[in-house]
Amino acid sequence: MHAYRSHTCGALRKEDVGKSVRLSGWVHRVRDHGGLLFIDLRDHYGLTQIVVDPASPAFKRAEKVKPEWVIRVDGEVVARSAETINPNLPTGEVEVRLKELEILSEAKELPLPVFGEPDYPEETRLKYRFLDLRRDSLHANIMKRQAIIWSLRHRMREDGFFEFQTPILTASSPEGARDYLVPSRVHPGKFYALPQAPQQFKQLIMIAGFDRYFQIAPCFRDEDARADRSPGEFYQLDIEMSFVTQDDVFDAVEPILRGLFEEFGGGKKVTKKFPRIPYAEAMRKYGTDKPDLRNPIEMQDVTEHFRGGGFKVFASMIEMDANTRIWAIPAKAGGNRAFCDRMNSWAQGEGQPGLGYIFWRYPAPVEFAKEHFLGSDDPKLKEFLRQEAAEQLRTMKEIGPPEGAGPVAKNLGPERTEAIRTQLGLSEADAVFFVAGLPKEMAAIAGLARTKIGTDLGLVAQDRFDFCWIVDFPMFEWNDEEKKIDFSHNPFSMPQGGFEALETKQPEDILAYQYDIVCNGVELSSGAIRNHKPEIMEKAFAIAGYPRQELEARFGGMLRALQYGAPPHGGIAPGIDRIVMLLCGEDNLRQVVMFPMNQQAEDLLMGAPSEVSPKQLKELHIKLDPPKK
RNA sequence: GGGGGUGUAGCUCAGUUGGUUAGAGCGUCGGCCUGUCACGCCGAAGGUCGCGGGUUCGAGUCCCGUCACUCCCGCCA
Repeated sequence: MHAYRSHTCGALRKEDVGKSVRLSGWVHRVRDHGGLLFIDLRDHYGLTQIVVDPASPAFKRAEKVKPEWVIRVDGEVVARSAETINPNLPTGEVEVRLKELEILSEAKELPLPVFGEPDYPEETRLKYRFLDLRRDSLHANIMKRQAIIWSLRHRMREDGFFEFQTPILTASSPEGARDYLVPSRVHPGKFYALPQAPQQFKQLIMIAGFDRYFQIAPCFRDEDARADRSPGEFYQLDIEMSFVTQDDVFDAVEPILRGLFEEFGGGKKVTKKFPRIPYAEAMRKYGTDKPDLRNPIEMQDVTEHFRGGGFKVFASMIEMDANTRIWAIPAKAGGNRAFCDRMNSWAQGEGQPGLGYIFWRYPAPVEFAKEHFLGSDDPKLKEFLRQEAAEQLRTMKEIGPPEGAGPVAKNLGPERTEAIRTQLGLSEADAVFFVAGLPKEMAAIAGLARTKIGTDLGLVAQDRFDFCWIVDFPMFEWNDEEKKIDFSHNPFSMPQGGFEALETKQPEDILAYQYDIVCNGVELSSGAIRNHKPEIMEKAFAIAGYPRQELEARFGGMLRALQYGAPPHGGIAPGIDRIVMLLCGEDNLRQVVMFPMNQQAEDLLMGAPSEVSPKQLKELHIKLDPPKK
């Protein structure tokens, strides 16, 4: 017999009854009945119940074992009696009657339990990550992660992509994040940078003629963390293709992501054909360039209804600046004062003066009946009032539309209020909220309000993965801090209209073949058709205020490559960690990364970052000058 | 770099208006228990109330500072 096991802890079934088996694993849980002892033995594959009879020669040793000790057991597989079968375990129809037990490894008292899913402090969990990873949920997440990555590799290969490795020690790339630097021993005073993404390398791979590339690529950025953004390092499914248009990239990526989400999404519906939403439209309708399309709310422009109207705050804003817009956020079933007031104070908490609203209801008698119907405990009275309310409701519907209520409606007057209601298609018990100002400045709060309204009213569907492409990002934007035109995204993107557009259009009107893919409000990825013509690139950089010398200095290698026959090419790079997070239903990256760092970019298990020896520093020609505390 | 929240037993948390010896559940340890699978019952140990200072006859509680964790903004595809 094998030294440690004949079966795994997840293997035994009714068919194995009568076999002599050997299992090894961790003591998951012990239930000591004095005269009878149960040990749940766990390994990667599952859980098997070991029963120990006092008659067993190993009983004395079995009594000593504690959670997370590693043991080897020999015993006989026996069927459980009908009333002791555990239907929650795949091995629940059998158990192993202990004959011999060897303690392979003892465990100290645990700093956090492996059994169950208790709420433990992040710091403890990270310091003892190896214990945390034994826990069911985390173990399952990590296994799902590897299955997802395996599936992605398989799908990419099937679709004719080749996986190539790109350097980790390289030069700074133009993504715009802070670089992680690695000092060079051989070149005193010089540094490598860890890649923020293999952006230039994958373009060079295309120029080198390899046609279709992918890589599960590590990316390094020295920026502060968020719940959905690891500090330091993360992985992308990096993709690049030659001789393609934007549509070709979409056609290649869409089925891969759709298939992946169908495979791992637990039966949730996945968008069949990803809609393409221009950036400007997304901002207008959703107030963000990463809209959660599970939320059905779409904003509308209602500026005209307020122009010269009785609601003076908005009317004068429109008069003072022609670019002012009033956006309406319809809220189905949000038509009561309590909800509207809550939204208003929420907005104030977000630093807004408030959130204007109108809600619609039928006149007083119906409201009176409804309130009492809802509040009454007496079933007879309830029934009477229900009928009464229904009757009045019928009458009112014949009489006309519901009345708008709230301060905005009062000042705006019934006609304009009704026009807004009609435009938005709202009815009794609905509400609308207003955000006013310059689109650029108000988009953020409008987007937040849309999300909050959708969530609070339970309008956001939970059983779907809703994908979309956001397309037509602007090539340039006004950088207010530096008072200059700057690239709004990747400077290597191809401007729509090419060289001619750069010459003739206002920089802020130029769009790029630059796109994002968004799922359930999570930005999974950006991509672009690249600028493969040096003269267009030079022109684009000139517009952003970078002279030729600087372009030469920063991206010389890239520029040189473009001058020797570069194919039109483009690609995308979906974030692996975020994909896994969505598919695991987690809202924190630490639940889907094997060994994550904490928010301060520290690895509490390995103790990174750490000080280094004077010898190491000397070799690297580095003198430290840390800030005084 | 900035803002919010949290900090009491190993863990989750309670702790009244500032007032006697700071509590509960889980976990740990000991005892009892032959069908449990979140076993049950009895008992015990376990506390610098994050840290420092202040107000007060008296501070877990009030004030100031500081640190840690966490979420967010800046930043970052």
